[in-house]
Amino acid sequence: MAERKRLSAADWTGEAYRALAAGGVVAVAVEALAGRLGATKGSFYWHFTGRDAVLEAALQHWERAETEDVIALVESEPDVLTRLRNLLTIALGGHPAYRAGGVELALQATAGHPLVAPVLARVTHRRISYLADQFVLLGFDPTDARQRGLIAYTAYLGHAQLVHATPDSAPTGPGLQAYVDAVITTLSRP
Amino acid sequence: MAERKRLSAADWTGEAYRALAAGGVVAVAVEALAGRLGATKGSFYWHFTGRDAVLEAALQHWERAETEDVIALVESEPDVLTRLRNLLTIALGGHPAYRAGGVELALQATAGHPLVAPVLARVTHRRISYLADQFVLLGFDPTDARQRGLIAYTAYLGHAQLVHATPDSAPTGPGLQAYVDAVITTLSRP
DNA sequence: GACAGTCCATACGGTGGCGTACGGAGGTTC
DNA sequence: GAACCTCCGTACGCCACCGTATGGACTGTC
Repeated sequence: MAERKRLSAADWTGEAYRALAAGGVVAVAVEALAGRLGATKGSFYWHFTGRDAVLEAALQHWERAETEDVIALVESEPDVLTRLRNLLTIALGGHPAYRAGGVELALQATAGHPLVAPVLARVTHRRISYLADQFVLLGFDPTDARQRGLIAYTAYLGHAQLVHATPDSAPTGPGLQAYVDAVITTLSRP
Repeated sequence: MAERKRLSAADWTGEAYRALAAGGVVAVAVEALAGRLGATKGSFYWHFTGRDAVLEAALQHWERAETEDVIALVESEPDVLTRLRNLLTIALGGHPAYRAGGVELALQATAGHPLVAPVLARVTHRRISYLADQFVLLGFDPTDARQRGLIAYTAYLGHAQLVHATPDSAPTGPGLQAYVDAVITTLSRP
């Protein structure tokens, strides 16, 4: 962390991404990032034009890593129901790759920010659409499928919020799996 | 708003509360509040010892107004199922008194803040406990009741987040009532 | 080993928010 | 109406953060 090595733009973006998840937009501060990376602003302003640039890069990284990459990951599973179960299990924290929904929660306080709003809107629409597609594949008509996709997504958002704000209130381990099962069986029932 | 009248501590607390819901903890800035109230910092520092004081007051106001007051409101309804329906309808935005969950969402980015964390924990535990109590009254055993209370609460949180971040994605009007019905009938079914 | 290009530290000016000091306006009491 | 208390505006110092300017260290090339 304080290796005194040369830094790349990706290093700064990665640190900004962590700051974004931890403290939201306001935590993406140039000098704070420099301190964590063991560097100074001189390095930062060589790689980026300004604070907004690294903020935008971090937001784009989030959009790709926690939406498209996850969808691509679960798409390898052919069975729709199993795919949904895998998706929810990953999203709700079963996969230790990254904390469930840390970024979108940190973004809530600044949802109207000119750089945040469009990304948030794209991510939300994409996720709900993908969920609705799965329910269409399960045989529900488009309107019903969208309604069920919506409920599934709010269940994800709510659980993520609970985990983030008060971890001791949220179900873990077997309780979490039961939660996932309850959501899936409920939503796949006609 | 620019009436040039004398201000009370409650005026500052109310403005801080609105700022809290709109932009989170960072939005509770003394000079910003003063600007909205048509006053200056000189007034503020007569009523409060500092920024933390008004922030704490706003958090306490939220804790009371959006938890205990709402519980007291729905407690007048004797039938448990109707009471749950009323509660969810109010909580999900049917009641125009205040935006659904605006504050807790704005608090997410600073959930670890020393003044925020304890309030957030108390509110979460109180709400989940109350929901679980209702399911106990419906005849479920305590463990099952808590699980259902948890799901109901995550549905609330998720919906609130959706409304706040991307309003065009969330159900409104009849779609909202259908959403409430779906959640309640699902959770009250053995 | 000189040279050019890449990357970064230091130093500085500008801005915005916090908190304090102090004086004055407006109402109250006798 | 004079003293007094309540409330608030103005002015100031302080700190955190942004962005710029500039010189230098490091690396590869011939």
